[in-house]
This record gives sequence, C-alpha cells and structure tokens, in this order.
Amino acid sequence: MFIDQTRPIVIERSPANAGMPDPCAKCDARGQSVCSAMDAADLSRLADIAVVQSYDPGATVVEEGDLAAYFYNITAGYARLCKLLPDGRRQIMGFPTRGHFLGLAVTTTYGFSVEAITPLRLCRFSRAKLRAVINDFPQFESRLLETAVHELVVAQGQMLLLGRKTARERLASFLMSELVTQEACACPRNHVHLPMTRADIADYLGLTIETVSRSFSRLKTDRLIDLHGGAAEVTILDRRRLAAIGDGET
Amino acid sequence: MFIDQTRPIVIERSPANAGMPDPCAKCDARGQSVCSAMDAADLSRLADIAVVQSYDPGATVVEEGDLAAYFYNITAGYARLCKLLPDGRRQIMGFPTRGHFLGLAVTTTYGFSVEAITPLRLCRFSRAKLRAVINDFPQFESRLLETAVHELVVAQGQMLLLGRKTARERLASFLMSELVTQEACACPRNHVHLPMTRADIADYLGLTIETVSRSFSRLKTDRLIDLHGGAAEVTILDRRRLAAIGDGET
DNA sequence: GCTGCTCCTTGACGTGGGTCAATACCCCTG
DNA sequence: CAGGGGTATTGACCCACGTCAAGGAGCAGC
Repeated sequence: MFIDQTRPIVIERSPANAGMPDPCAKCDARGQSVCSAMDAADLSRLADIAVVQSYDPGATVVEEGDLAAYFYNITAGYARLCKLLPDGRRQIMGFPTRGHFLGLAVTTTYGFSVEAITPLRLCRFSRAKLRAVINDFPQFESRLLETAVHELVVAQGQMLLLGRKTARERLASFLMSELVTQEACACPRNHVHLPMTRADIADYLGLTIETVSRSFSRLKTDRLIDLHGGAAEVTILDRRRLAAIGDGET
Repeated sequence: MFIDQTRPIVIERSPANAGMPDPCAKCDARGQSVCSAMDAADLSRLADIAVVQSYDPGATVVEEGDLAAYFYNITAGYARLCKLLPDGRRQIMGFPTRGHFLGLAVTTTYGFSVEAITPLRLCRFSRAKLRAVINDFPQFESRLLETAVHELVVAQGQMLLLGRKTARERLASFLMSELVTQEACACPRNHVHLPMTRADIADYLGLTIETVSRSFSRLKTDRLIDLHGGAAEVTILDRRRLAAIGDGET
C-alpha cells in the first residue's frame, strides 16, 4: 500500500463458470494485477465470481446514472470513460484498456459511461460478491486502494493538463503517455496506435476535433511525429522534445 | 466500502503526545471520520502516532517533489493543493479543509504542494506508523479506500468542469460546491465565505484572475449572487438557477 | 489620516482555439 | 473501380477568454 501502483488489475473467469481451462491461473496479466495478492490456491474464489462479457465497438457497457451493480475488469480491447453535460458536451476521463479495473469511482449510481472503442472483453463482478471476496482476503482491498490512489494521481495530472496546458502541450502529453503505455505491451518502439477517433481525443483533451487535427499537423511539420495509415498510426520522431513539450517546458 | 464517502477523516493527538486531555476521544469530527472505524478503546492507537502542527497563512506544508514521508489530516483552516508547470503556470487541485486527509494521491514523492490559506492546524502521521495501525485495524484501510474513491469522483467532476464548462459555469459550480460544504458546518444558509484569493480561484477553475472577477460581476448583475466585505463574502440569491448554471443546463 | 501595501475590478485590445464549411482520405460494398 | 458513408484535414472567420494597463478598495503601520 501507498506505493506507486502502475500494475493493472486483471482477472479472468474459472472453469466453474465457463467449462474452460482455468483462465485465472494462466492469466498472463495476473502477476501485475490485484490477483497477485491471492496465491494460486485461492484464485478460484476470484474466478468463481467473474462473468466474462464481450462488446462490439461503440457498444455501451455502463450508462452514466445507472445503478452501479457491477465492477468490471478489462481483459482485452480499448474503452472510453465519459461524462456528459445536459446539452451534449462530453468529457472523456480516460481510455481504460487491458488490465484496468472499472467502477471504483462509484457511489450508488455510475458517475460515468463506459463505451467500447474496439471489440472489448471484460470480466464482470457483482459488488456484493466482490465484497465477500474482500472480506476473506484483505490483501485484495489493499490492492484496490493502490489502484484508486494511482487513478487519483493520474486524474490530478489530467487536471493540470485541462486547466493549464496549451493544445500542443496536451497532444504531446497524450501521445507520450500512450507511448509509454503501449511500450509496456512490447509494441514496436517509438510507435503509437490510436484506436480512438479524433473526436474521442478532443473530448479527452478538452479541445475540438479541428484543434486536435491542427495540432497533429503542426507536430508533423515540426518533425516531432509522423502520421500513417488513416491517422491511426503515429511514429514519434523526437521523443525527448515531445516529452518536454508535454511537460510544459518552454 | 464502495458507498458514497462524503464524511471527512479527522484525527487529533493524544495526551501521550501533548500532555492535554485526550483530543481523539472528544474530537467533534470523529463520528464523520476514519476514526469512526475504531472504537473508543482503540482510539489511543491513533492518538499515539499523531503529531499536531500549525502553519501561518502562505506557509508551505508539503512541497511538490519532496519525499512523501507523512500523511496529514487537517483539523482546522483552509489549504490549497497545487501542481506547477516549469514556467510557473499553476493548477490548484482543491481546497482541503477541516476533516480532509492529505497524501493519498502520492507515490514515493508528493505530486502536489500543500500551502496554508488561513492559519492551518493539522495532524501529521508518518507513513510507516500509519501502516502499522492499518495492519492492526483493517477497517481503517476500508475507510481510506472510501476516501480515495470519493476523491476520485470529485476529481472526475473537476475534469468535466476544466475540459468543457464555460467561465460562468465554472464559477457557479465552484460557488455551489463551497455552499454545500459550508452549510454542512452550520454556517448561515445561502452564504459562502471565500478565504482564498481570486488568483487561487482562477488557478482552481483554469481561468485568469480577470475572468474570475468579471464572472463574479456578471453573476451579481444577473442577481444570482451578492458580494460584500472585500470580495470574500458571497450571498447566493438564486440557488436553483446558480446550481443549474453550474451543472451546464442551458 | 496619510502612506503603502496587496488584492480586486474594470476597460481596451489581442489571440488561441472554437465554429462553420469545403474538401480530401479511407474503406467498404457491389 | 465507382459510389457512398464515415472520418480527417484545412481554410476563413469569430469570440470567449487572456493580456495589459489603469484605477479603486480595504487595511496595517505609524
């Protein structure tokens, strides 16, 4: 507890639920997840309460304002986490992906929507059942606290971005954090894949589509990045300078 | 756990530390705090590790980037929690006050500074000692998780504000949340006291001093609020409409 | 009650990013 | 490979908010 928590939480369902070989035990992300708090013998407790679900791109997993009955753990794909104003203005709080635990920032109703960007696969846990697991395994609660604390640190960084950074700085910041995230998954170095649209990026960075597009173009003219493949593929040409811009230096 | 957590955490020092009558036992905020997780007999464990500190207005309690050795629990006064960019641009993440627990959103170093706005009184806990208390009292960790989750909900609301609301909406939102907070402390109805400067409010709302000042003036011309006493006292004249503006309606 | 702070307000003007609109690009599908 | 729909880029223009600058209000010290 109280340590930097960058390891995502990943859980998968058990044979009891699915009639398949025990996925929790062989989950390749378990070592970096809350599940690492439980030893192999106890893993089935987790697997027993997980329900695997799949969603197509654009599908809604959770609607803002719905009664919060479940927590979710993404095992594959990209989602967006958004809040809306009555007139339709949208703010995206993040792009949770493989390993992210959803539903922590919850009262009795969800304070945000979750929508699939790519085909999405996740494990669903009912609040009540997860509560029971936590009672039996207090280490699990410690990991949840670590996760919440990490989310809070990220959220504070995003507040700084939204409140004080320029469009160019926001985009640089976003590209660098995507780069770091994706490099952790053994993707090619200095390359970022962006499954979300420009509209998603705009709503994440507090900008418009046009400003995002112009900022991309300007970073390209400045030889900091390169664009390919229908705007979804970005190569970082000058990593150090891009990071400096994202951090608000100069 | 996983319930709406609006109750702040308040702890005070024990006679063991201060040679004074047991403050934890008679702390008037204990019922709404993490301390409510511990019964009267165990309270001394908390009091034993708390060190009371006082700061003058403007003093720095925590410097962004310092090694995070302590947690803090504010017992009286207003503080500001800020992050800086290298060129001096500042974003205030919040105005913690009586009952707020500081230091959750922390890795090995503090990701923010904490500065006193008014005379400030707080209890300091070393991370290591608090860790020991948590080991003995797992309910304490549950309360910390609730607190972190609540902070996260607030942070997400602030991201929506910073990314998508107009200056007028931001100020209305801020005044309403201060009103709600201060009414919980039995202050006069429909009245808000603002101990922070216009610059603090601007850096909290992602605006400039001038825009904040103009937005105040416009809310006043529109008969939604009234200003007195050197700009620090605000009366809310039309609570419903102010709330609607803050929520982005119309 | 004057002096000198600091903080706030207000006005005049500038600009980064929003808005509107026209293409361009990229895949589909047939 | 032509047509069509979604998405991205680019340009021209506009405006909410930032910048700069000039008072004003409150208050502490003497």
